[in-house]
Amino acid sequence: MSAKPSQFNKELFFQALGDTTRLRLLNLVGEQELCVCHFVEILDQPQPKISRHLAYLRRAGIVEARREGKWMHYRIAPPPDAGAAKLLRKTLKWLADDRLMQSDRARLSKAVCPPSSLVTLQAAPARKAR
Amino acid sequence: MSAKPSQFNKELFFQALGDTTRLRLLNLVGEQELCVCHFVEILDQPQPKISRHLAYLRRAGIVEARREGKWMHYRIAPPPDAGAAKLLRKTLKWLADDRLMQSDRARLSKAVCPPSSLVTLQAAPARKAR
DNA sequence: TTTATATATACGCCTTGACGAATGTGTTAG
DNA sequence: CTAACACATTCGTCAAGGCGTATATATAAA
Repeated sequence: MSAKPSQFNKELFFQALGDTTRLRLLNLVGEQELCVCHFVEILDQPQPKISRHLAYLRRAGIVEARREGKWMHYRIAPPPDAGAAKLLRKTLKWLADDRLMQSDRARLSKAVCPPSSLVTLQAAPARKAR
Repeated sequence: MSAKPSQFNKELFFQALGDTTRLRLLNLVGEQELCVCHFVEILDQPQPKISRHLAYLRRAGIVEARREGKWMHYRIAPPPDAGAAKLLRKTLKWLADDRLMQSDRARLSKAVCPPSSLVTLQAAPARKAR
């Protein structure tokens, strides 16, 4: 009734997945909301590069962002198209096979970054409400 | 034991899917082996363009080709990586939602092209054996 | 061997996008 | 207000890739 199947831009969707840096970002953000400083720390790459790729994913409608004070929190944006949503989930699972993605995740669990600690974030939705 | 999960190039895989023309080609070839003349007729686009995109898919390991006389037959090449294979199948199913892909398929069923008739191809594996 | 057919590749042009470096913007602290 | 911090954007450069056009290659037919 309301799936809007046809007008979803598949080309853009796959292009967004066609870059290793972006796949690494998605692998990390697949589990929880994260802020840019985490990506920078874990991928160990320059902040402008990270921000640019996050912006790309955002334009493609794959992630969305939320500001909290000085920090930008990114999370997966479930695509409006059911097939795309399914494929994205499958892709995230697929990434788990990859060594690089595994080590990124491992480093995420040990990450220490300014804002709310990840442990807290996982326990509660981090309702700081400014 | 023998899955070789990690060294599959996911970047290249998704890049290959990140183009509408290539998605249309995959949509058509997803069901049966087809020769270039079919793609040209159904997509109604210049032959060099079709050949270039088929070459791209070939380099990416997503299709493979077989020569039969003057004609080149293309078919899906099941990726060695299990996750990729699964994702490719899901993608092909996803394409079925799309209006354009549906009309391409419809035209395929009526296609008339020099080599073995499609009806024959669908009924039997087309064992012409040169 | 010549000719026609089916397909592939090369060329030049243009757009997209990836990168590092520098700079801009928004927010909080002092 | 000013400074510091977190992040976004811009700029110049470069490579990848898409396109149409022209041409090369392979096979079959004459």
